[in-house]
Amino acid sequence: MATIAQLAGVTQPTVSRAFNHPEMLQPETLERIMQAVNQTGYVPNMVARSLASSRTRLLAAIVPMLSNVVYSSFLKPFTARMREAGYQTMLFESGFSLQEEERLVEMAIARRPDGILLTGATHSETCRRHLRSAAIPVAEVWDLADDPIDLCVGFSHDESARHAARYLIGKGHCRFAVISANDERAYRRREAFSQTLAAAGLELPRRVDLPSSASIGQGKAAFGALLESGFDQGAIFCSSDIIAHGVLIEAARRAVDVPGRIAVMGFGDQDFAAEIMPPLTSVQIDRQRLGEEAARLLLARIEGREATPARIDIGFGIIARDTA
Amino acid sequence: MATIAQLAGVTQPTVSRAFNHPEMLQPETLERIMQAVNQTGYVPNMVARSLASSRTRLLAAIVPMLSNVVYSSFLKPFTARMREAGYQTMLFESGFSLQEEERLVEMAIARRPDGILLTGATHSETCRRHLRSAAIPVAEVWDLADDPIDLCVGFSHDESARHAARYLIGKGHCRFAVISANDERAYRRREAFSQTLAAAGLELPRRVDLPSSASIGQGKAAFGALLESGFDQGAIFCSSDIIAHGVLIEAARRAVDVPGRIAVMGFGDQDFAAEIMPPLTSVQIDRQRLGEEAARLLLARIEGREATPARIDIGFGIIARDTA
DNA sequence: CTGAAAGCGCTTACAG
DNA sequence: CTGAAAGCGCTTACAG
Repeated sequence: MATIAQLAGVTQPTVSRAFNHPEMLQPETLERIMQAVNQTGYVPNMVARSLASSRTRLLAAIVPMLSNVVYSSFLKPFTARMREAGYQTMLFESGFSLQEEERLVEMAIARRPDGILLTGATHSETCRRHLRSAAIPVAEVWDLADDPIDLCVGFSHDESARHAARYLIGKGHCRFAVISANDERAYRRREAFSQTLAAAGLELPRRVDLPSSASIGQGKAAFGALLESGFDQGAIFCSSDIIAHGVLIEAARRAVDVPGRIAVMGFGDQDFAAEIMPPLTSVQIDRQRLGEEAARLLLARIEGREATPARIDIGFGIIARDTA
Repeated sequence: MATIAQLAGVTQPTVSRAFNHPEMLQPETLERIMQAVNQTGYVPNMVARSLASSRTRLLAAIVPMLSNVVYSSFLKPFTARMREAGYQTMLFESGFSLQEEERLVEMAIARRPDGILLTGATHSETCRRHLRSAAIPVAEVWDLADDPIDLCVGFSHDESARHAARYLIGKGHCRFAVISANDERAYRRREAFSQTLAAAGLELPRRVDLPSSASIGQGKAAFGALLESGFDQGAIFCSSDIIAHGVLIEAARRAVDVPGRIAVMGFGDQDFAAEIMPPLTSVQIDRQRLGEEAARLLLARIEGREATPARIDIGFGIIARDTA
């Protein structure tokens, strides 16, 4: 910036103004400065700018898994909105671990982001404390916190599972199974699903817990295990579309009639759910809207405007297709 | 840091040393400082640290699409390695646009990352100029640059397509089609594929160009269009496994025998390729290794060690399964 | 409209 | 082993 100043025959603060408050400068001064900038290919140093202004125009977003479309699809509209507003988003992956999340939050805070997006409403106590003492705007998404740290945009996992249970009961099923990936929210859905069955006087569902995050292979294996344990008729509620996809592939291989003998329901309504054969019935979340609302609220908070409502329930839907 | 210094009864530079060179301090001084840090929950300011040391411990990685597993799966080992070494990676998505990449590189440079990872070997002239004048270590991955900016870890797209063509010719096919997503590297593979057919005295392949990035729906539609245009027998080389998956679903729906009448080959060998029915034959790239090598080279360059070889060909393999 | 001055929160030689 | 001083590259009141 000092070099540019010399080239343009002004002082360094004037160059700074050319970038941040061009309207303050005389047109010809601005012109000379811009010429020097183009000539040298100078790019302002955001590190220095951040330190001086105590605004980094940086955001941190932490999701369980970057490669899972369920998360990346709300991140996409979120980062897009934020970028339009001049903010860059740092992406982090917690691998469904609260401990890892805690470490990432600490690393993120060290960079002094202007805002933080967190997936889920469950965080370690240390994490919450760090966040509070850093006094950075926070948006929790993909769940509905009872006691939000700050902003919150999500849906009720319990409620979605209850709806799924009622939907499947309504289809006349009386035997059920739940296949869950290793994810706290999936477990909560399983519990709510079970309670709804119990309330209807039905048998509790068979449970298959997957050791890690979901894959087609795990879905196949889980379905195989269910069949072999005698579950040869009923409805299976899967904690993700990927798992459901595996179930469907294995069912086809074993010539099990879907939905005649076995009904299958996914979760997330990913793109492929509508495309595979048979098309998968699934719980749909408006991830686009989730990302947009989170961006809107966080931006309002960051820029000192009113962020209302501070807690948004975006709901869910059950997309009935051929498998249940 | 000044607060911590007061609490511990030392000067601020001593607190700085406690973080960066603890071995320089007297154990009891260190102890007092650490107590103050824990008491207050103080997290050092990386912005100030970066400015003062002119090292940000920040990396920028630009990929075409974050939600595409093909890219996120080399990003994962890359970011993991880098994190172990104390570097955080900022992730950006260029949407297969060189213009967008150019803008992202400029934004990235403003943050003064210690290194940059770029997907592909094709970049705008402005982008290359920016990178050169910023003098930041750069790793280009997922392709083999003839004229690398700096470091390079990838494979030959041309060579992979030639192998695919020879493989399919070897299976006795004499009619071919290529379905390509809107991606420069996919087009290059298509050209190399065509040339190999021509060299073997075979008819050029039918071409189906998809308007955007790949989806199952697009694969289905492309296969429908091929059939209707009279392509009812032969081998189809798809530019991604996703597209191939769509082709397989549509083929099953139309009761087209695979691989008897139509052989299908994917690209990328994603997880689901082995799991779907029939299992998909595909071109496999060792993305894990790609990410690791990129991290290794970039780290060496950043830390002033020798980064050799500066250009690594990780090759590819053809995974023969049931569809071709 | 532009300049001179102070300051953002650290690191890093340089003394002692 | 620790302190005093300068500096990293900007922004932002404050003057003029």
